[in-house]
Amino acid sequence: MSDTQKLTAILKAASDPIRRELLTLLVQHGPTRVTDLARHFDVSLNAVSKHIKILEAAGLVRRRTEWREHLIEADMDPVRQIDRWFQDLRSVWDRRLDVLDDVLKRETEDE
Amino acid sequence: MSDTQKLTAILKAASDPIRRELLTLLVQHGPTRVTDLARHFDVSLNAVSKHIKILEAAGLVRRRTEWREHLIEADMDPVRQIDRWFQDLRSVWDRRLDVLDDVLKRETEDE
DNA sequence: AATTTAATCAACCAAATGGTTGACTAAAGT
DNA sequence: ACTTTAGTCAACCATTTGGTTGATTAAATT
Repeated sequence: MSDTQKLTAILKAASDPIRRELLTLLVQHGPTRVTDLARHFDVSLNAVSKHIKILEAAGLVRRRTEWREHLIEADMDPVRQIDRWFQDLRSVWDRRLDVLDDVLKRETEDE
Repeated sequence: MSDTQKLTAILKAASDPIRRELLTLLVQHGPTRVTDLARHFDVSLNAVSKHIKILEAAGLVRRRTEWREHLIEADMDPVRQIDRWFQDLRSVWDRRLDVLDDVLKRETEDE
């Protein structure tokens, strides 16, 4: 999977309120069973199970299966990739503002 | 619109590769016309126009309309909101790791 | 005067998304 | 032995998404 695809998967996974809440619960309480996670939402267990699979596919969450109990835990590593993308974007943006500053300064000096 | 809804809109907007590429083009080249943006993609002008409206609704882009020419420019402010959410998440995560460290240290001391 | 250009709007379409219920497997509790 | 518990899988459904084409408005070019 390309970096672009990975980033797309991460951002899409993070763009759903329930999935963000799941991540918050996981970083707060550590590894948690699917059923215990589902308790916090008013959708079915099945729906939560699906959300978790999406988070898992994006790498935001890992699963430790002990027989019928699945312990889910957050993985913050992919978040760094998001950070990097937005930081890059902003740094290009800032550089452009600097260039604009230079242009304006030079124009002022020319007067 | 609630903060959660805003964040959802921003992340959803950023989760599409074409829209991310549009943002990159805009921070690199500054305000650009819709047609000139569309040139970079192999989808129709209409499709690009729709993408821009989604970015606009999320506040990631602003529009200056001069008669029939629409100048689109990036707005980096909402990006800060994304950053903040992920940073918060990670800081909670890091704090939990610290607590875990403490627990382990105390257990070691008890031996 | 005729045509090209810039962009949106509207209608339509296929695929993806987020939800549901019901069936299933196998462990654990009574 | 029976029932509850944990979780997934499969099928289904409504809505959203991302794309298309065609029509429209009014400016700019020839």
